Amino acid sequence: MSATTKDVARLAEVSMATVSRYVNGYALTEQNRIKIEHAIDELDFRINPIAKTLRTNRSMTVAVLVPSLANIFSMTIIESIERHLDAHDYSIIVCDSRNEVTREKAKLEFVRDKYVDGIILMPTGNTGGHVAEVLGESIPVVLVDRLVSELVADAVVVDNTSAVYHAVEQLIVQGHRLIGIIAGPVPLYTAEERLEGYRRVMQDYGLPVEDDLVQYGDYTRDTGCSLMKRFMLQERPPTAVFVSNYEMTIGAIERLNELDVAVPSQLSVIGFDHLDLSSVVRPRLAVVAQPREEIGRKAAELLRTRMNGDKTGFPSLVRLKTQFMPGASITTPSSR
Amino acid sequence: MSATTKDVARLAEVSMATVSRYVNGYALTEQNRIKIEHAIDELDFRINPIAKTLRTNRSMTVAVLVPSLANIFSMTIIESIERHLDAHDYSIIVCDSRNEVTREKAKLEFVRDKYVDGIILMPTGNTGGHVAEVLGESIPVVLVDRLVSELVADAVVVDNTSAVYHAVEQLIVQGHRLIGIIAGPVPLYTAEERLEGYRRVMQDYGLPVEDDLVQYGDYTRDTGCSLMKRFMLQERPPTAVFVSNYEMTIGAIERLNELDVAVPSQLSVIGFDHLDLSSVVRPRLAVVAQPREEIGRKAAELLRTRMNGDKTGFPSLVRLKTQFMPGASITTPSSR
DNA sequence: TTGTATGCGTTATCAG
DNA sequence: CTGATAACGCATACAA
Repeated sequence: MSATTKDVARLAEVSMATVSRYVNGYALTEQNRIKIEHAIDELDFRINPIAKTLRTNRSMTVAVLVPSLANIFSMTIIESIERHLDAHDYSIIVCDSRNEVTREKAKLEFVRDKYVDGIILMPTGNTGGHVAEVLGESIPVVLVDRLVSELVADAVVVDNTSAVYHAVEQLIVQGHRLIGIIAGPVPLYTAEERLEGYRRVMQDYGLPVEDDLVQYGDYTRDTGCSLMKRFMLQERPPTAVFVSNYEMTIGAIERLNELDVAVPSQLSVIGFDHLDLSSVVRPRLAVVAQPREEIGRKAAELLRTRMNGDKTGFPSLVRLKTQFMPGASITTPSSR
Repeated sequence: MSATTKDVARLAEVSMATVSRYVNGYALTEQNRIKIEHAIDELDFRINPIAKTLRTNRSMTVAVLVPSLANIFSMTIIESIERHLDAHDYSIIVCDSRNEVTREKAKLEFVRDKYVDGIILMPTGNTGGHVAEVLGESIPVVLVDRLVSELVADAVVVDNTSAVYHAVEQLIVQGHRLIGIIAGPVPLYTAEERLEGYRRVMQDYGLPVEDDLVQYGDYTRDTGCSLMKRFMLQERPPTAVFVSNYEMTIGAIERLNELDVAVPSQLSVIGFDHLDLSSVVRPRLAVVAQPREEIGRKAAELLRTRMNGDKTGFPSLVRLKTQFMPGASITTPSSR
């Protein structure tokens, strides 16, 4: 089909080894260089990456493994990773673990067998024993978004706790005392951290956290929907609610619309992550915004240093700052 | 590092060829089968896909190439493709052409050199000469979302024209006569088809399409924003607007919120594609919904038949039906 | 600097 | 049904 090293060698009247050296940037005589360049041009020769990988155990590709593809948070990060790595001649292969640890493990085996040079993993569970089990020490891994137990690895996460602390604090200083949270599926890392931020700020301001005020969802739109409804049906509903991820924010807003709850006069709301959304919702939704591009970039950079053999400061934990984006979905609580 | 066929052969006291036959499902004596199974288990042997690919020219992977990753439309389709293909033991490698034909071509070369068995391509431009140029007849390609000139290939698209026809028809029967459209970047395939639907229904109902009523955007949020503003600033603004893709719909809504335009009393609006959005916007936005899962599934199925060597009906064009989702963003025009 | 020869892990061919 | 061996395309140790 396509021309091989041997073909080029024959046409250029040199050995395969010389062609290989040319391709890999070693020095050779002007004369040979020219002959080889001509032959390569003539035959439209391109190196066969599969053969090269088999021989060298390197593939110049990295795998990105996420719990779900159809998710704007994952995808923005993936795009950012791709952009950065592409600039350094790495290609990426994207995998979806569909929120199943079993599948995550299978995908890890798959990419390991494909000789990927590195892996960026957004873990699906809160444990990571299987990662080391599959990979050993052979392939560098960088975690994004969440940390997991039973695995020491480099990671890039955000300041979930303080993000939520400051967001909820906005509500408190406006005078809210009954502040609800639609929390995530504890003990998931981000869920736990975000809930912790809520608990801390409530405690610091001397506000009691009754059980009613903490509703546990599973980061899906459906639970955002149903839990917001549950809040509104309480005999004494909160005057403000913080929702701790994007999908649940969508569900919560949807339900508020259906129930004709007036935001913010009847209920103040803060959502999580995703700016598109906040400008489309009326009134503009206040949200905690995550630095998605930066997460991807930092993860890619960190992985690249590891792939270059630089183990400085391992395991390094990069914690990025979120940003609170004010909106008209917050006001002082209505006097009751 | 990891055990090879040779290791298994040695431990099982058979030849490498026999091990290979076992792995590939050929018949062999019960005795050998058992010995090999034991050895494989003992050594934790897994086939090396790279070596296998080099030898067989097949990789059991397909490439999915899209103009942009961070885009919920692309991603849902990709997820659907992955799901379907994964069930048939194919893996997918996802690539991003970043809306550049040059990059699209480079990525095609990349995956071709990786011996992918098939490609699902959402083209970035409206021409596809480079595709055949890169791939020749060697690798089956299925187009999704758009058709391109200079390339005969299987494709899965939606009924853009009739989708828009019926959507705009809803506005007409409600009594609107001044109906604007925020169109896409003609001559892009979907942009052209959608605009055509608008033109036809206007014509069929005897409504004049003045230049003012057709604004051309480039499928980005920004143009949705600015073009909606332009509509509202016209001395005689339309009483209804159809927006022809998701990103521009976001921008349009955003601007309407800023301008405090009352929907639907002051302006009726129909958006495109994306159900999350419609339920979050208030009042609920009427939209044209695309069958994203089905697009992915059909594309995967079609590609699979081609990869199995079945060329029946080539090139086959699958055209899927969109669905009009009613919403409260439409009403009769205010009398003026 | 260059060429020769070997091996990466697999499958295919061809005798047996 | 099984075994020995060549070949896929490339990189590298070694000798020249």
